[in-house]
Amino acid sequence: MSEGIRVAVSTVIFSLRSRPDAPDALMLPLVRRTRGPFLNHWAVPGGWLREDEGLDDAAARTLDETTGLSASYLEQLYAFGEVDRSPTRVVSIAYWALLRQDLVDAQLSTRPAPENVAWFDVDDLPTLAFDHDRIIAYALWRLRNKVAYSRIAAGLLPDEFTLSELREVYEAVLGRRLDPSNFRRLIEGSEALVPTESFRTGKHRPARLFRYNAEVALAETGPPT
Amino acid sequence: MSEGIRVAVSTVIFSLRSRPDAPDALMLPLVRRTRGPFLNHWAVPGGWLREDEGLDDAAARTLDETTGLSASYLEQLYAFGEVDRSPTRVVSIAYWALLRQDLVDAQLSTRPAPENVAWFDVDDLPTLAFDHDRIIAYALWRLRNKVAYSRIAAGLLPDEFTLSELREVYEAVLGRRLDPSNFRRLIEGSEALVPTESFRTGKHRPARLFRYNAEVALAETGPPT
DNA sequence: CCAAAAGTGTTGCACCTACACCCATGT
DNA sequence: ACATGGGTGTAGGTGCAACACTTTTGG
Repeated sequence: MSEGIRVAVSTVIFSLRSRPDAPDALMLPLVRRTRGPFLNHWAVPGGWLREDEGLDDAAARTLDETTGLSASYLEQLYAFGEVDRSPTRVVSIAYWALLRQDLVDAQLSTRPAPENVAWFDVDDLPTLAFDHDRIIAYALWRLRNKVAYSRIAAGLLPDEFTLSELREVYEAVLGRRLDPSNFRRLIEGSEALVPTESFRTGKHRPARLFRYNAEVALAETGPPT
Repeated sequence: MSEGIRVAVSTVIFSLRSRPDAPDALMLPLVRRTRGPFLNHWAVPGGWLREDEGLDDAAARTLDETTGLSASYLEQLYAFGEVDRSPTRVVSIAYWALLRQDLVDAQLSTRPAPENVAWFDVDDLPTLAFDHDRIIAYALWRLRNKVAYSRIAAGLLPDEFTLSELREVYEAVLGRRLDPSNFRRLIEGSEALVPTESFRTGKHRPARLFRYNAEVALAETGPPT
């Protein structure tokens, strides 16, 4: 029987940080543990699954509890359930999520992150509690894979954005430069974006703004639905 | 808290059935429920997670309990945890597995399947308990995807096999015919198989036997490991 | 006018598909 | 000999990477 087994949900939350004089960096929020095993270590946000909520709901709830926001993309990652991954028996259902950069920035400027929450660059993480390093590594691997063959990346950007901005997201996620012209064709051919009539005016030639096409977003990964 | 939540593991087990005068069919074993909700309905093999075993172990154990065999491939599929998927609160960690056709045949001829276990063609399934139809649909989708971009299919065959036999597995899984010559190049280029010096002699020109290359099998899906 | 980003066009390569063709064996 | 599956060769198509090129803005 499984009476002594508890179910937790953890969510690896990705967003972008603007850096002066450097390309945007992929970052994620961690929570400093205030109790129990691994006291004061950093951990992936999460919590116990409640009896009256589904797994997806629990992921969305804990995401909201740590960031005050709801995700533009949320997907189950993996169930971690080795016997020794925690001193007590815990099965953790891991999720990963994308938060829009503008919403995170807005949230942080009005209401700064709680004392025990901090954002870290994915390339510069602290020592983590439990097996959370594995969870993050896997989430990062899935994100990079998914970016390569779907149009997920727009989940990190505001409603409207230029192709350059989107390309920079891809570059931040994948960790390498992409050819602007080929990137344009790739995206335009995919029908994941719809062009608007607005332009972003800045230092140089104005760039057309695009909008994410919600229709296409769904049918990308197959079941479960 | 999650005291009233129980954790189960279910495994969608795939193998092949030889049919007279027809290509092999993809099939899976189901268990007739002897109790509780959905009494007498067919269900995916599984059981409660024990306190002293990991998720993978539980999947392997229940697989052995229903078939008497161990899998040539076993992978976690998804955690199903909607509140209303069962009358009591159950989170099911679903797995999917491949069994070698020759081992299943041998097992069935020496010790026939238990009373409450039966094998079904994936295209001709009975009404299922709980949300097990969704679980099977997802497992099938994953299998087909994985077959398309990895060399997993050899997990359904004996140690040594001809390229035709392997191609017929692909055809059974994908549900369409493949060009023999292109299939040969695809496989030979992938280095997933190593040629042996043996030949299968039969009605026609002898065909070289191949063996699965265990080296390559691992690094295909990335984390977790 | 110049720098720099927006956006277009072109070419070459890698890979996949379809299909023609030869090879080896059992009957 | 011939039917059948084993196995090789090749031409066309598609898609992507690389990169030359034109356009449009701010300074």
